[in-house]
Amino acid sequence: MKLQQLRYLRAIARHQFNISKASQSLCVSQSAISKQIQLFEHELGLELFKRKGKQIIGMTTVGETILLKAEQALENVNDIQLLAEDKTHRRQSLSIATTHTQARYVLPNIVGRFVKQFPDVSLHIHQGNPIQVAAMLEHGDVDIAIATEALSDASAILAMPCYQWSRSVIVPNGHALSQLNTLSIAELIRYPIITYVQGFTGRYKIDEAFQQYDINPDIVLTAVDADVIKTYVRLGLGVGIIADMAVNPEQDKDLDVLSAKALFGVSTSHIAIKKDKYIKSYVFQFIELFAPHLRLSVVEQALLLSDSHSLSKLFSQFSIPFFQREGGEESNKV
Amino acid sequence: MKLQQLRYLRAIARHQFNISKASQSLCVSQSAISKQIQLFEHELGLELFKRKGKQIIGMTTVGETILLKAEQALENVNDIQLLAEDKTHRRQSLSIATTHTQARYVLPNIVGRFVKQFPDVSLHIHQGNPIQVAAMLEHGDVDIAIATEALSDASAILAMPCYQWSRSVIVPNGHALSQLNTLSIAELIRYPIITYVQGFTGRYKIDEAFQQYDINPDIVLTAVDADVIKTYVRLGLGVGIIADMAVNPEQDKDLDVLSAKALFGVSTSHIAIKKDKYIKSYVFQFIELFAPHLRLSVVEQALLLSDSHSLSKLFSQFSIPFFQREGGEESNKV
DNA sequence: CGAAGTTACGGATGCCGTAATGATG
DNA sequence: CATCATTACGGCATCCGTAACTTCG
Repeated sequence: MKLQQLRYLRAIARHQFNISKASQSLCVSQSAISKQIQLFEHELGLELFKRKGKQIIGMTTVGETILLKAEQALENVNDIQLLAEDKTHRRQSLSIATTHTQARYVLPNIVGRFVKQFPDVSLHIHQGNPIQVAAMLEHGDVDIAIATEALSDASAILAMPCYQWSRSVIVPNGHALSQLNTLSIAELIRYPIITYVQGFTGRYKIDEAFQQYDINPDIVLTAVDADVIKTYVRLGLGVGIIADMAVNPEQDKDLDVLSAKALFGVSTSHIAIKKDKYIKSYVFQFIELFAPHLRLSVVEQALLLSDSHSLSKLFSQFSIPFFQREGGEESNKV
Repeated sequence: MKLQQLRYLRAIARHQFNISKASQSLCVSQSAISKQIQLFEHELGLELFKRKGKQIIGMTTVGETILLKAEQALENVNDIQLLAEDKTHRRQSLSIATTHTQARYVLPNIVGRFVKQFPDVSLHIHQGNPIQVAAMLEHGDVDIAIATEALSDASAILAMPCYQWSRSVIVPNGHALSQLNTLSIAELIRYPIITYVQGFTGRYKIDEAFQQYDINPDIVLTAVDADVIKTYVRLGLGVGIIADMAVNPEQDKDLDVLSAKALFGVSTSHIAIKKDKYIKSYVFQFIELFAPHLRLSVVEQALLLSDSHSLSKLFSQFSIPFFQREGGEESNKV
């Protein structure tokens, strides 16, 4: 049995049982994988894959079990490499999986400070929807995941609250809504609404608020991207509901910004790591930079706790800070 | 990185950092190991072993961490092989680590029934002192460990109670002690005592009983082996205290056997498996054969529990049976 | 000087890639 | 006929063993 064979097995499973795709992802020929899998199956004396002629259509039950063990073994092996790279300071890299909102409005400031502090660490930001972000973390493809939506209920993932935020309603300057003393749901729904796509940036909180009053708002347009929302608000297509973080006082002078905290409540964004993966030293540094209350000692404590109950107890000791923009110029750098 | 390199690393650590010993245990040349370790260290870019000139005298701290990960990886790999062998019914083997008392007096009957039921499974009984038995199980060298003493407090080990037993005092026929109505500690210590070596076969229970009365018995001889004890009792050197299981009514007709249950209480023997190791199907069968109350479903339940509290709660549902000899002829077969 | 580890070299094995061949829809 | 898996073959890397060398107690 070779580690390569385990890697090939995993790659095939991760590419819809398509050897060609798997071979491309590993930069080897199809034949190499095909042959090694055959050798592996022969050595074990059993079939790992269900075949229909020459086509692979799935895994056998033993195959599934063996895949699980193989993934664990590869994870341990990967940990050894990460550990060595961390200790020797070679090939230092930090991979972050996150959603658009974080990448565009929250991370720039943090990332700017991080690269100044760790100039030798190469940074990789993988953007995706919340489900993809969670998957990237679970697969061990990234060191850190940052998102507002549930990152994962898997016990192998540790998600920690890093900041709270609320929403703002944005309208063109001088819009009727700007004249009101207090914004209400009743007033809001008199206009077409532009906001996030479902599943993104706490959209469900907005839906909940409307449902509570049994109101069916006229949502004319949705986007994953606050910039897109702003653009259509500027065109007068409707009023926008976006996350606080996405409001840029300097660039958005042509828009009136009304806090909608009272209407939609607050959301909490989380930063998550994979518990059983080796955690590089500067991952802890990044976390502390991002959320100062998540000091090394706190994260280490959290890593030892397994049940969600004692975890939330741990974090309830801290007041999770609200998001706040730090210096307009800084935030657009990098 | 190669699996071999991890195996070599582990072997060196398990042989007091002696490459020559490690190479012998793996049936390869010293140079093979020496070179692979060097290549591995070079690939990682750090030293795994502390050296003094050419002598290896220990591991570095990173080395320790990497060894841990390597052992986990190898365990997963080993599981894959075990699983395949189990499913394909090739190279079926069951390794049991146990102490002398179990191997000599308890196991023969069980083993006899097991080999009848699984004629294709080759059986290996590794005998050792309780500490060695626990180590063999923790290293994954054996599938099952059976002993009375604490097998391990490690959470990776699941120890289950299988039967209870008490002690008997043995004396030559017609000895003064046989004439008594009830045996007491006070009567007992009037004679020299022959019993087990410390750390074996519940010896500590005997010591406890004497200490309770603040008595210093005259223990003239200790052995790991009840047969040895019997021999010296026959020679008239003293009275013997041995485990119930070791009494053979047929062969021991020249000895009078007096129950000492009231004096020394009862002990419970345990059967243990390594939780995260792959458990072959016939391991479950063996366990049930050995302790009928430990049915497959019970063991599976126990495997899911992590804390000792809920475990003891689970087992408190069953009345752990007392040991009883089953057919004198049977027990000496095999 | 003996025990233990490292270095040197030759042989065998094994892994991969290219290219041809065989299935499948 | 296009896609995908398997088979065939040659080149290159690598892993091992024997044996000589080095270092420490």
